[in-house]
Amino acid sequence: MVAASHKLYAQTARNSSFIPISQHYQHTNKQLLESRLISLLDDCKNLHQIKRVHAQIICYGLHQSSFVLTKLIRMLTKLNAPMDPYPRLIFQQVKQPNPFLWTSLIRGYSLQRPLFESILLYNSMRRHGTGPVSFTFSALLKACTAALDVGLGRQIHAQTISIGGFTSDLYVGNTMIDMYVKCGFLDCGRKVFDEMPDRDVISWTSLIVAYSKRGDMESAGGLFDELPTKDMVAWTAMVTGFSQNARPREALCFFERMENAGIETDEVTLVGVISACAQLGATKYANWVRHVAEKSGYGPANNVAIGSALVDMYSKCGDVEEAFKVFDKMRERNVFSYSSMIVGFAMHGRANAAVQLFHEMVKTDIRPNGVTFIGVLTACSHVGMVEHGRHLFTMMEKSYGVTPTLDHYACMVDLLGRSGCLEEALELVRTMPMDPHGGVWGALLGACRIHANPDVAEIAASHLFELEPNGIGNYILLSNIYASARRWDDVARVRKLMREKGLKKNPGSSWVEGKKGEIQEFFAGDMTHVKSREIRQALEDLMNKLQLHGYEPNLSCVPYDLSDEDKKRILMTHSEKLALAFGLFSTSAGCTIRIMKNLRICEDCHSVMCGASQIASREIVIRDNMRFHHFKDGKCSCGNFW
DNA sequence: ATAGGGTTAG
Repeated sequence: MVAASHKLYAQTARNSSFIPISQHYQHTNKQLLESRLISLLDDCKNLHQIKRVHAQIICYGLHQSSFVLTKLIRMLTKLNAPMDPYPRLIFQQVKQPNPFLWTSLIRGYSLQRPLFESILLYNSMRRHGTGPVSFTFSALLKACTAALDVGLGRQIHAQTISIGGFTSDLYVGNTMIDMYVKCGFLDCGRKVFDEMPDRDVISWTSLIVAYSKRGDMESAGGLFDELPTKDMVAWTAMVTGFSQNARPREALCFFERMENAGIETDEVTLVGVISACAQLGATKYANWVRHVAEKSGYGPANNVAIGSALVDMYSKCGDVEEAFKVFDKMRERNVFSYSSMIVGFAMHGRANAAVQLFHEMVKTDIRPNGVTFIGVLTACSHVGMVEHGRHLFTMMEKSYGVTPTLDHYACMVDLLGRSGCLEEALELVRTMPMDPHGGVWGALLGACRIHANPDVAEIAASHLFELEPNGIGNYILLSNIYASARRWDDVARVRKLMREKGLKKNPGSSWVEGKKGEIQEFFAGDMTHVKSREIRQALEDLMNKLQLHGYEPNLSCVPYDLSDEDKKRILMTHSEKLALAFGLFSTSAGCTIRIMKNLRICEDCHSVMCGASQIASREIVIRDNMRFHHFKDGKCSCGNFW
């Protein structure tokens, strides 16, 4: 071992432009030399530079200095360099390593081969009679966190108690909280927190984040209120907490409070705010937050995370062109940027653009991940590129090392099912290597609606009713599939099942942004809007014109056994039609009408939108619960495939 | 040495 490491040193010295020490330095006192070498190590940016300094350490005769070598190993850890063989050999050279040197190696291993080596080293350290320092426990706890091994974490916890003196250490306490919450034992983390004699803002923030990750914003908020000195990170944790829990309004509200409290904000805060605006899907907020970010000096050109968040925001606000402009401006791009753009294109029916961008991406050195494949597979699905999708699906693991998850199987079932290969889709569900989840069966059920196949639908639905007993959408889908086959008895049976379970259909609603960015909401069948007279008038005008062009109401979109007249009346007051009528008379000619709705758009509304875009020469963009439809000159971007 | 970030389908 010793011989090997000498060889290594010789090599290091040979490879570096090593300068012999002057006589002068040999008399310099050791401590001064040590601190000089440490600051040299601090400036190292890569392995090569570290090895050069290492050669100097040896020449100065400091290869026994735990102090300097600890720094060296920490720098290597920072660079994510393997602990074997280089740092390990350095360590083995030292006859009497101090606890810090032991610990630096334990810490290094904690990131790479988490538990095994770290614990082994800790045991030999104890056998050598070297007492641990608080950093030792932090390192061990980090190793447990990385391995998500709460069992060992508890044992380390017990050690800190039995050895004594460490339970009151702030760093150990904070790392312990982190270990418990990352392993999913929030209550244990809370207990550590409650028993800590001293806490700092980091202890509080760890818990706040833990509660918000669990979706419990009330507890997170309670802690935040009690936190005596709130810093930027703590505030940001609340903003992103609300944002990640799909509560965008509260996120924005917190951001405003944060600014009013005079707290600085940085790019991390802004990313959370941008994501909240994306969820609101309103251009008013999009433009506002873009302005706020740029005022603080952050934009697509200088920050990847901000850029990627903006790409996502613009595509969710219905402006995929702007999303691409942002993407284009980004100087640095990563897997998030590409995935957001690919998903954005797919969402807007720009399947070819999505697939093309994917192929551009794999030419760079950025590796696609699971999300990227979701994006590109849905894109294939939307244009019926079955063969290409199949090819990508087989390549994702083989060529890109991304193991397909349940969601990827759902995409494949969707791809096969949509294109009419229902039997093959069912076969895939039956032969897939893991148990299908609701998404997989749901994709199959959706395909059965498109291809009016009640038999396969029954199979999918029976699984869905077990997996998602309260998923109202599944019951409605099945009943619609029965309705389109005119199996009214079965429709009644499903409706009864829904009633028994106490499930209520969400009322359909659509909303548009008015001239000043104000939101106008419409509910299906509700004619009590202040402008309902104008709406009715605009709707009738439109229908008359459409009928001259051969439009007939598509009565099969009403899944009830009613008279044709009743069906027509119901169809006419679908919320998106009301919103369209409002948009037509309340905005000036040539202005794009943007509508959002909470449910999937029905076929009748879809064809009305197509017709209206032509007759009124308007671009219409509708975001339903899944994706965007761009209507222009009588055609929709989805190619009637949704 | 410990705390906060962007993308996911029916």
